[in-house]
Amino acid sequence: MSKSDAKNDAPKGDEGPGNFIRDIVLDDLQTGKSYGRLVTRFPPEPNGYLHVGHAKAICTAFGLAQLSENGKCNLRFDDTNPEAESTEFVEGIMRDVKWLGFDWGEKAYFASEYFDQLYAWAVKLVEEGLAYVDTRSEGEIRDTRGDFHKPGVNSPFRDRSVEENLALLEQMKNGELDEGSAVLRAKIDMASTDVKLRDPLLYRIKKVPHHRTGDAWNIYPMYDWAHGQSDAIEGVTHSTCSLEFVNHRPLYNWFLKAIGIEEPPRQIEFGRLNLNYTITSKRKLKQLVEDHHVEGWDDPRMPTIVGMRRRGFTPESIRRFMNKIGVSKNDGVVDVGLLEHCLRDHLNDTSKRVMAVLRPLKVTITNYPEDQEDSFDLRYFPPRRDIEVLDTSTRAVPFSREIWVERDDFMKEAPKKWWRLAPGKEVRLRGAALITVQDVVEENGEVVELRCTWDPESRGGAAPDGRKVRGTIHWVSAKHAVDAKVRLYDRLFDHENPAAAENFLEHLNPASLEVIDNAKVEPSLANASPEERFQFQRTGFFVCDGPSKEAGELVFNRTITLKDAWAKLAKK
RNA sequence: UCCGGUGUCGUCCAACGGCAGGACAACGGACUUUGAAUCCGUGAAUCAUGGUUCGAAUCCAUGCGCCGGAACCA
Repeated sequence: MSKSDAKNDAPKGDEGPGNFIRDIVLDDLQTGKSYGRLVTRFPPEPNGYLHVGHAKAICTAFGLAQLSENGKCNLRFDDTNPEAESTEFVEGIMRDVKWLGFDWGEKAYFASEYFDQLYAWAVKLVEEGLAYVDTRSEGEIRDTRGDFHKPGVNSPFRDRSVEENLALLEQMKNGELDEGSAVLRAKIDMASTDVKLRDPLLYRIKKVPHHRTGDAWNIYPMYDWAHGQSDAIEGVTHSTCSLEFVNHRPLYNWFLKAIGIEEPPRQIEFGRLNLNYTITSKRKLKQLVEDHHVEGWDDPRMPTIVGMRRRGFTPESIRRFMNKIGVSKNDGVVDVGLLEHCLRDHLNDTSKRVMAVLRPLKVTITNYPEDQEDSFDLRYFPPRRDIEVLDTSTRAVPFSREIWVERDDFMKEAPKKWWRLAPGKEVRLRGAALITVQDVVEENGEVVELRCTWDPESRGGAAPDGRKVRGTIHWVSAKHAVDAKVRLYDRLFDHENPAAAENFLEHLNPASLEVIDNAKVEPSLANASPEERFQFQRTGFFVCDGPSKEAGELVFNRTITLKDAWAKLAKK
């Protein structure tokens, strides 16, 4: 885990897609507009789990910091609302950011560490007549804010004396006032066309313990009052956030100016990540978990970082994806197919090839002696023309008279262009032998066994006379097979834009999970380690489920299928 | 209806007054002991209307569409 993890995963080949913030930063660096340093930050609120949308924010902020030799990106928890926040989430977020491959240096920052400074600045604003305590109810304040067409009305307390304001603020802080009875507001302009500038709130009373400051505070700063100042305290130069904060920028700048920050950070907004077939609303994700539509935050179907991790995603593939989609101010929807492409691409480069039969069908090789066994040393990685240094490691795969093959690889009546098992057809058992189907054994109309003969001259799978055998299938020796449970995952939603529906739950994909209890996998897989990734040849990429393995159970989660040209052909 | 943001292949991102290009997806072919990967190829877009200009995706004007904004949330 280090900075270098995330350094060399820019898209292969060309310069990659656009990133307007990178252009701004590069320009600022050259023209000296960033005060001779480069500091960014990722500022999550510790009130939930990180998801793929946050991954874009993380890659963006940490990626920008890498633009300069001395650049750095802080991890700062925006913990200004103790009600929903907890150290559990702090730890989870740290684990996720680290897993994604980013390093935030010696320490993580917390907005709560700046509460004293923030308070001192608030006192200063009051003293300068730029803030006042409003002692009306939440409803009254809201009702006098006006709307998009009507200006707001000044609070009757707007012109309290400095002394009175100071005294009231002190009382708020000391817990002498009830929740909801008073707030501190900036004195800006109740008639502004920008509603955000109509005397925004700085502090509200909340007599709630904070997960880091305990009972020290009875008032907590609002987002706008805390964020820019936290950036300033940390010397942040470029403060990136999503488009919904564009409206906050004037306020962000107003506060920094009001308290006299000399090297103010610059807020830059970009379009957040939207993915089709995916939900990234914290509220909805929470609902999925709480209503048990999934098995938890780390359910492999969840777009959370922990979920993706358990699904078998690699951090590299996620970073490459973020590098490919670019950064702009368009509020677009990226095709989840691109994410899947990046996943397959990286897994293809890094996963060991092994054999596993998901839906076993027995094959007996009638002319193979009962007491005989063979063992083939098969490579973990296929030869590739496009890779110079190839891993040539192998493992032994046992072979015997009875083997398991994939039920889907046999058809009683073969359609055109079917190259797999069918009565009378010859296929190759990958790395082992050529076999021909002689008899099909059925029980109650169900095929239960294939009786085949093999060509003893074809050991290893090569055709002795050079005859063309088009079909190659995977297999596992029955005698040596290891039982495993396999979970086949698919997209959680079967609708492009589940969030648009009246009720997004209607679009849950009923086939998002299929559990196979009796898969037959090759013996080498018994030693798979937690989170180890494989390609089950011809079926897809799988990951050894960590929690199950640690509990002594062998379970593989399907990360993603292989592309399937036959399925496409068959549809026509 | 007010303020702000944004409109380029199906999707994402380029082109910054000078031949609209890349990636994913799609389609066709080659190769193949994974119907994978790899390789080659094809189709596919400037929101609309007017203006400026030798020349406009780019500049100007008007219109239209989409997104965000009136939390004691972030």
